[in-house]
Amino acid sequence: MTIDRLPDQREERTVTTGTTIGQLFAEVFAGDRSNIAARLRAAAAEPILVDLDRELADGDAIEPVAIDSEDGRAILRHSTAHVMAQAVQEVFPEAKLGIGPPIRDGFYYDFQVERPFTPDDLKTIEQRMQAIVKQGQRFSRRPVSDEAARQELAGEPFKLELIGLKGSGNAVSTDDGADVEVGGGELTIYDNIDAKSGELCWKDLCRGPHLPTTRNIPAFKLMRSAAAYWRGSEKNPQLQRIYGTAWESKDALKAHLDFLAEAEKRDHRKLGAELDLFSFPTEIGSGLAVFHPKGAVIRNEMEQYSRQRHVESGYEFAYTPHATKGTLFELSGHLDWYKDGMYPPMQLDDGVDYYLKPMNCPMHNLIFRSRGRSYRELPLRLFEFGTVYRYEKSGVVHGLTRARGFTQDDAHIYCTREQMSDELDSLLTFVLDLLRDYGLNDFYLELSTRDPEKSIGTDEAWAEATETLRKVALKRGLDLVDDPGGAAFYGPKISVQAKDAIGRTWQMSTIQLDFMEPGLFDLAYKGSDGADHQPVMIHRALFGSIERFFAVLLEHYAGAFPAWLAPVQVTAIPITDAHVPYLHEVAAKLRSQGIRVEVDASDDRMQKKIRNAQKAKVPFMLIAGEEDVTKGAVSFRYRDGSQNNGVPVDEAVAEIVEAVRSRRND
RNA sequence: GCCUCCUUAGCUCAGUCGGUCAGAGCGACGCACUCGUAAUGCGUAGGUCAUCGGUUCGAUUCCGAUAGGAGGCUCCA
Repeated sequence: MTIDRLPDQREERTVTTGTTIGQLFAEVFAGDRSNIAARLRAAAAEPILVDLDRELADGDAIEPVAIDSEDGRAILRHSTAHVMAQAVQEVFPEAKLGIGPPIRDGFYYDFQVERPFTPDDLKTIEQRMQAIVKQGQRFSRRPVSDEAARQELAGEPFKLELIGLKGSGNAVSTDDGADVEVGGGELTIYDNIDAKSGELCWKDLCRGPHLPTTRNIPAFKLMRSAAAYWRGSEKNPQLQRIYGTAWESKDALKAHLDFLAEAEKRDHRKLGAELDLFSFPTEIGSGLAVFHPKGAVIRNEMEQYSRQRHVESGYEFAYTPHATKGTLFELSGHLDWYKDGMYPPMQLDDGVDYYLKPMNCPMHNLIFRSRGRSYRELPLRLFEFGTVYRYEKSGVVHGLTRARGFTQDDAHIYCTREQMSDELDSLLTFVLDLLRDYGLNDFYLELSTRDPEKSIGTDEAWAEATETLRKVALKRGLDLVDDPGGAAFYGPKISVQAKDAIGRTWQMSTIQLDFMEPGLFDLAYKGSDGADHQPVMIHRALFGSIERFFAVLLEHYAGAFPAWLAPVQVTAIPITDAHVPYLHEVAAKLRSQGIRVEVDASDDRMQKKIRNAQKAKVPFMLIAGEEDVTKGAVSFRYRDGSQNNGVPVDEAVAEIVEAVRSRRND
């Protein structure tokens, strides 16, 4: 006898012993096959996801899990990973199984094979998967003892290792995906059983749950193969990983593939070359960018506006060198903690080590302590576009978002403990407002806390700093996500994550609270009591790095920057050569208002000029022919293709100037 | 750093199973055209096929190393 509750209209039902969840759902949701699993709450236990063929017990409360819900998709993807593994082992019988969890937008499965998979292999595997899906193999759950599992999986060394991990009583770490295979509780094996013959086709150690049958997989695609370390450690052997994606419908799959295509079109590395904004000359070295004039215009506008806002908000500016003696980074602790991430030293002046700076804060600390400080000066806010160099490993360098040399819009705020909360609060407001000014509107916050292995300072100091940040973050009313162990060695941080135009999130600003470095540097200010006190330090980068923020904006706007940032704001296009002088006059008026305008006097036909300006994503085209000249007017073509013809020149100038000055981000 | 793949004209890419195969489009430049909202026509120039080394009678093509790039893994103060 069993009770069943449904989400909106909680409904109690009595069923006969032995009834499965699937049977009950078939009755309740007649005709609706979209529920592929259930969330089950047995008496007083945490709810768990279970298979539909689970038999109901007295007192169970269940809730359907739809295939297009977050949990439903994860189950779908996990089951698809199984189908892939089965296909791989059918095509490559010697392949040994690693793990195969669902991930964001898809799944993967790791295999140990003689040679890496080729794109042709993926096609073969995909075809084999189609056959398995068609065959309608049933996923059947079977609890096993550790010993039985060991015997059954004697030929799968990696699975045996997972059983060992679980059997030894160690909690299996969740970040390597292994818990998908072996959960905290009993071991289970999933058998894949042929729908017609009842024959066992394949099996895998797995905690489940799974779809009822492979037929429930509506749409999937294998994406790519790559190497991955076993259990995520570079000390372990590398396995071959195949990534795939699976969706609740063909349309959903297509939407996802379209999204990936859109993201590729927006790739800042591609747009940067197409729009002539920046490049990475191999002669300079990996991860070191040069900005071309058009990119420099954008960057300069970004910086100028930031400077202006910082001045308005009480910051003072500093400049510091790019290189320093190693002793400074010994004092700051960087050489202890981050030596591997720094460029190796150069030896000067009889063997003194000099380093390129990976961070600006030690330099700012020296400015703070260059003379005695009074409590009256606090909060002291030092700001710098500080260029830093970090030795990123060759495999991780990635366009402007992961470079070896980049410029932080870095500020260090020195204040008293009493000022700390208010300062953080107004700082967060400042940060979010400024990000909005650049056109980002959708945020959430992340709180990165201490990694005991990689940090200095007392528990009390960390606790206070962390709680202070948490309170400030919560006040904001934005979502706050925990990032345990993600902090720098000297203090916890809040990071602002922003969503771009196509819904991707980017880590933008970071705000770190630091009780440690002021001590290392013996920073002090004279209090109103006449005694020395140690200031608190707030580290904060708003763009993160200018290069990276540039890349984010480039992808966010897909290269079509708002008028105030656009490298060329206006392209003037004559109908014939005869109208060029007239447009030069119009251009001069615009230029006198600070507008970046070009007159296209080339040999191309007018249509071609429009095409060129359109491809360069210029916000305003001003076209003039005989009709316009006689009326003292120009004709607009806007970036979206719309027109406004015969606009008097002064009105046109005013319209453009207003659009630029107002920094409208449309 | 590790794994797989890639590198042919400024850009995007064809091509050579080792022997007149170094090609196209765009771009640049020249000439003609003077045109009302996304490509006018014709012509010219550009590459020791990433670099270095090896195999071979002969290498852009095969092998190795190096550099740079892509996708992952690890890392990301």
